[in-house]
Amino acid sequence: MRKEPRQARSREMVERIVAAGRSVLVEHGYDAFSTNRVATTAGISPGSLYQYFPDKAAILEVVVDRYWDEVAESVAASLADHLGEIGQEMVRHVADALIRALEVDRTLLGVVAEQLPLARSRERRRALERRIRELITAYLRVRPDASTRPDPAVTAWVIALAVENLAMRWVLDQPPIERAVVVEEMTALVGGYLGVA
Amino acid sequence: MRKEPRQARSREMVERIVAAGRSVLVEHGYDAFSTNRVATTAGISPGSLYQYFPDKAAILEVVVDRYWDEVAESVAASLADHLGEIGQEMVRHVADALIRALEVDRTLLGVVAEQLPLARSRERRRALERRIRELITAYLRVRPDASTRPDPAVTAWVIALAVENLAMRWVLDQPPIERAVVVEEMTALVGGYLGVA
Amino acid sequence: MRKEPRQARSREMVERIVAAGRSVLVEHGYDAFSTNRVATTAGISPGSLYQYFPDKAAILEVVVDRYWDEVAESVAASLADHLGEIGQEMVRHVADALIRALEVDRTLLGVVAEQLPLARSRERRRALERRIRELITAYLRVRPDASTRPDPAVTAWVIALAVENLAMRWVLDQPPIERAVVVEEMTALVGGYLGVA
Amino acid sequence: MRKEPRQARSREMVERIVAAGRSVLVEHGYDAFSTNRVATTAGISPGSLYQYFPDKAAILEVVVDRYWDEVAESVAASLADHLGEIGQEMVRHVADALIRALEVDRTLLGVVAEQLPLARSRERRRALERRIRELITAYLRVRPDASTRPDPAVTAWVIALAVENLAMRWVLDQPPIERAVVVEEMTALVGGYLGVA
DNA sequence: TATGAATGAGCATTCATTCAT
DNA sequence: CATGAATGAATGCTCATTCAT
Repeated sequence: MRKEPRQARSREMVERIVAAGRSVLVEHGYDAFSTNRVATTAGISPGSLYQYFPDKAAILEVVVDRYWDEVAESVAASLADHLGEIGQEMVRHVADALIRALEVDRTLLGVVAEQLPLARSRERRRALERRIRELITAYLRVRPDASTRPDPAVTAWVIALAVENLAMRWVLDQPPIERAVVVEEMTALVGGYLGVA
Repeated sequence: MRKEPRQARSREMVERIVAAGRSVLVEHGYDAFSTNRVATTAGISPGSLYQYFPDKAAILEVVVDRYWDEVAESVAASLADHLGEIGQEMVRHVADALIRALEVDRTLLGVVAEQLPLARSRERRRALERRIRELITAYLRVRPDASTRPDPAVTAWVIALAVENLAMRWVLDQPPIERAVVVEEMTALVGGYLGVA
Repeated sequence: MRKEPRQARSREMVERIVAAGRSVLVEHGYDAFSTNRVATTAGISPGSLYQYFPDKAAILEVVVDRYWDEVAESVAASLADHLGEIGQEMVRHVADALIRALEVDRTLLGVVAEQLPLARSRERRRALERRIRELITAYLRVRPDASTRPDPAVTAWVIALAVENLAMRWVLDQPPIERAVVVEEMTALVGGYLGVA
Repeated sequence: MRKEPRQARSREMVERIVAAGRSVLVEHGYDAFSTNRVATTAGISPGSLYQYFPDKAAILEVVVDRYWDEVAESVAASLADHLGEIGQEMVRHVADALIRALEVDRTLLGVVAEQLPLARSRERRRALERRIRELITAYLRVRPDASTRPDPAVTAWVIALAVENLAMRWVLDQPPIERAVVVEEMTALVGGYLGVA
């Protein structure tokens, strides 16, 4: 009980630092992501950073983790809402949800996906992908008639990576394609691949 | 004729520097890509770098350009070899060629695709993608019966990005999937999407 | 009161750096005035310089400003002491004071006057000259009988530049002329020019 | 006789280099006075510079020497034209000649007088001053009635430095004073000092 | 705990000079 | 003689990290 306030403090500071880091990333890009800048933005001294994080990379890691968590949560929520639907509809809704989730902070997505020189940030994204692949795999195993492909795990890998990249690149590059069209094409891509349409 | 040796020298040095740059990137990652390190690796003095390149970014640019050129050339060669084939077979061969081209220097692919903080390197990759999309679009326009999708440009965009990402991630992440299987799945993905199987 | 020590620290460091800069200038000339050398001489690390000065030029500027301030103060003090005197005597005392002020650090004078490539240092010296000219002009306007020359501003310009150069060059070149003699000649020069002897 | 062409060649190259050096100084200031730039401007290779000059400073030295020689020649010519005149008139003409000589290349004067960080360049200017002082001293010794000051050498020193600085600063700073007025004031300054008007 | 001054290794780049050709 | 590629020490400056207070 005596510990609580300290913990709370600690949490608060971590939050402040992470928020500052994200803000720096969004507002000025990775180049400006210096410990001094993050500390200043967080309203603390550079030394204090090291009370909560072992080094600069750790701050970045949390910022990136948080971002992918937000995206994951958005998509997961949509997935939950459309679990009962048949394949085609579900794909459509999830693809749409993914695009919308990535659009929420296009700037940060750009920085996270294209500016970060850290292998670390990839790890977290891959973890997210793995989780999604597992969901898809599980689904395919439960409904074997939903797919004509032989290996559910491989099928899930293909779908996850293809859809992820299409969504990300559509948001990032803003090609002259309507959102509804991309969603439709992604649906067709998955539908055609699974071969049950 | 008198000029030749001089030219050759110049070329030789540029090659040496580019090779050194590539080597540094491959063995130590972008973080170690400092002018001093590149010079040392090339066996020359830091000053000499600037006789052949205006700045560090220019060296990196050439290294990256060379890399994508190699990949493009590999794929183009395979494409040329299988131009007469029907869609399904062509996709299979191109996908295979792409994967093989990316496998040639997996480490460099990782650095180039995930560590470089330069917009320039992205540009180059996007240029390559655009070129590929245009080829696909042209093909689809010439053979309208090869696809059931409405817009060839959009279709090309979907195929290019999906295939590119799957090939790249298979090479980079080395998931427990056989090469033949990935190629087969990519072929099925494209074939199912185009809807003419 | 709690702030004092911090301020004092800051001041102390600035002083240390300026002193080091001056010392480098005096002992090794402008050529040796590198940030690393100044830092080493100050007994600090190169990075610390930039906590107190935006760049190398700013350090030099303060060193030079300080120097001219010292000279100006010396001369001003003497001027104040001899305000009541008649022209001839006043000129003698000011000339003497100027020479003595410049003699205090002959080496630094040489560097500041002859080695600095910065427009900034010239500016400072010119500002000092202007101030002196204005004082002389004002004096001549108040006492029109002190001069037979038509334009006080021009007269002040002539006197200031002539006296300044003679004093500086006597100190710098150390010609075989007694100090008393130079002062006497400068007095005669100004006296003869004003034409009221 | 066999040596002549070689000598001539050598001379020619030295001239070319000196001309290039001067041109660089005038057109781009001392900051741009790099051996490479001088060589390029001279249309030769950097290495060739060292066949004619021991180092960069030596080139600069000759450029500066030449400049002061030109000024000296101009003034000497005027002096010769007005040797028969009485003091007052002679001063007027020489002062005027000096100003005109300095005006010929105001830009180079600025660079030479204010940008050069080399003690060497001072030497040459002082040599010129010495020569002028000697002329004045000789004159004063021949015509003792032309001055009421006790020591001709000291008198010459005072006159030379005062006049030199006034002329130089008038040309360099371009104060709002008519040329005729400066000349008149310089004449009055010297006349009043000598005390024979 | 929090601070922020101090650190110092490291960076990209320059340029007077040399020397093999 | 002339070349110009090669040199490499030196420059001004940055910034993640530490530690005395």
